Amino acid sequence: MKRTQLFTKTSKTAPADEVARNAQLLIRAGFIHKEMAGAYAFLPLGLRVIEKIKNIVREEMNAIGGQETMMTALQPRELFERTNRWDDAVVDNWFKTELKSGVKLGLGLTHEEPFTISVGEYAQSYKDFPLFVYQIASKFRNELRAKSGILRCREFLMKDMYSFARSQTEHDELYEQAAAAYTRVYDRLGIGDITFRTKADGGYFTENYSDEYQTLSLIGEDTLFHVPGTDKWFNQEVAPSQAPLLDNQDKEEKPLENVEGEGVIGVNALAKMLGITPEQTTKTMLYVTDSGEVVAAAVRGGYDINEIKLRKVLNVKSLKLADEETVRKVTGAEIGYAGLLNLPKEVRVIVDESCANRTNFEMGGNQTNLHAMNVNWGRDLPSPEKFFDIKTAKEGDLDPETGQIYEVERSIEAGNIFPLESKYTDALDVYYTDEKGERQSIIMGCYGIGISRVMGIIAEVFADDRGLVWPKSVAPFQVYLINIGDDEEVLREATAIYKDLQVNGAEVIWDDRPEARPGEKFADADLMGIPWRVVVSAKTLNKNGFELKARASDETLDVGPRELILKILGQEFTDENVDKLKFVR
RNA sequence: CGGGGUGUGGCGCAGUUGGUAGCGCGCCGCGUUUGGGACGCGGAGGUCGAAGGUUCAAGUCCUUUCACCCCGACCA
Repeated sequence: MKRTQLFTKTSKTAPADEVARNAQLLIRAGFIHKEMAGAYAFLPLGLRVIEKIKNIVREEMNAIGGQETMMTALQPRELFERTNRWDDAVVDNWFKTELKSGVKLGLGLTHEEPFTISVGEYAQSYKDFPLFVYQIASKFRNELRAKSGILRCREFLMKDMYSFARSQTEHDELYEQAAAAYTRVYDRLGIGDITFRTKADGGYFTENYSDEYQTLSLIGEDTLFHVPGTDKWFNQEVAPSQAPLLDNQDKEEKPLENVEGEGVIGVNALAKMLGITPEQTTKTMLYVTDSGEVVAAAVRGGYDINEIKLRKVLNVKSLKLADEETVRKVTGAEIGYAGLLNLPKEVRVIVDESCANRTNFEMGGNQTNLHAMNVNWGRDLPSPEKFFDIKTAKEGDLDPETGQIYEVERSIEAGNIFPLESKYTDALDVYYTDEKGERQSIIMGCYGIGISRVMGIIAEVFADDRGLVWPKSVAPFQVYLINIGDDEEVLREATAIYKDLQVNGAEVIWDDRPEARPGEKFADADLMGIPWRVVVSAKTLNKNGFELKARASDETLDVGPRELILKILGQEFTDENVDKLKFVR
């Protein structure tokens, strides 16, 4: 493509309302256009990147047998009511619309239901399974807040694949095949060495864990806990944690005492008032489970209670903080003074392991404005039979399995895979018939990669102070060709190499603008992040013909056309390879 | 949804106690330039986010509203 045919231009300034580096650079370079918060258009250069990413993902999904489809964006209410995902109280980021007749519709935000229906319409025998189906299409999610440029949008491009298996064992195999395909995708996208498979919460999809693919980046929204020297990575919300032991514990037990602290709420304020460290305080929260059971959960000061972990310990599906009335009834105090002392018998007590191995600790007094000091297990209240891990891991914590201190990293989610069991297939009455003629549940998995988000991640993590830096596999063009000067010989050589590169399969954009000065062309080549830059000028024609420079390096090479093309194709400069080259000249 | 901030040519910004809307980049024309975002001369382009109000007079003051950004909460 010639630069003069490209309608977009570059800009020295980014719009003031964009803060994220990915969006600033992509807009300055003319790759995307912001239509509104969380919705970006892809312009010619940006679309080329999107297509490259899509093709890599498509190839890897096809390689494991994935069948590509395209579902509809418009989704019927009735379908999602069958899986209890229509109600805004359950799924709160629907975009909903309606037909002229008043019939309610949703814009697809995930496609378990339509895929399950489509598969179930045809695949009914055990002989039809297992299978993978997927699509690459726009998703619509009414996020409360779009942010970080194209990393969190309300309309975005996603590849979503779904697996359908005849058993949990078969599902597990498919799941690992898909996981391996994901690893290959990230490798090919050039972010393989900074992208890790992590354990994450299953969220709304499943009570189980899910796996995420997280790319390390300081601008990331997620926090990862990594066991050094291993491939064990956890998202913060599910990282098992062991609190570091406290080294300042009294040897002797002191007498229990009650201290008045009117209006003192919050661990730090409390510790300050009592003259103790925050680690000597205890945070007790009351929850009500889906079966109505009241649970008191306690962690040592400085930690937060992790509802995901607590839910798993209690083996319940949902959990909510007890309301004021329940708190008053159970503890006899206003919110903020709950403790474990003298609780009614029917309250189940779950204590985090961070509360063990302490002497003379503080705890809410279960009386408004009262705090109990110098509490000791065994003496003032029975020591729990078992301590659990119900806290959100924080920096400094240990991996309970290895005892190693976690490395903590910021990251961006680049993909997510979930085991779905038979939640959706059962709900939609989609089953298969086994060899014996009996009806069986179908085990599903789902596998997502945000195509447009991955583009943002790549833009974000590789960019330098001169602009974007695309890996070759996703760059909109491989070569940015620059002619300096427009005398006959320079133009003739530029035209020749432009065609020669193209016939040999290299994508090239030729900055043929007659009025642009050299500095402007260099700056654009850098800003656009094209992997190779080729210069033709009177100067280069006096040497070997062309100057070649990689975007990611400062070195330049003076090369002839054969060597130039081979370098760009990633081939050795051998007679055999030279013979295969085609030349238009 | 809570807190904070910003809306003025395509982009970045200035605009004083209310008194004829400006600058840089970009764009158009002519000329000189050509290895890291050139220079000169001449041009085009704005109902100042929107609506209402105060005033002889509003980009500026008041009210309402919309949009965007940041922090937090949320995030299938």
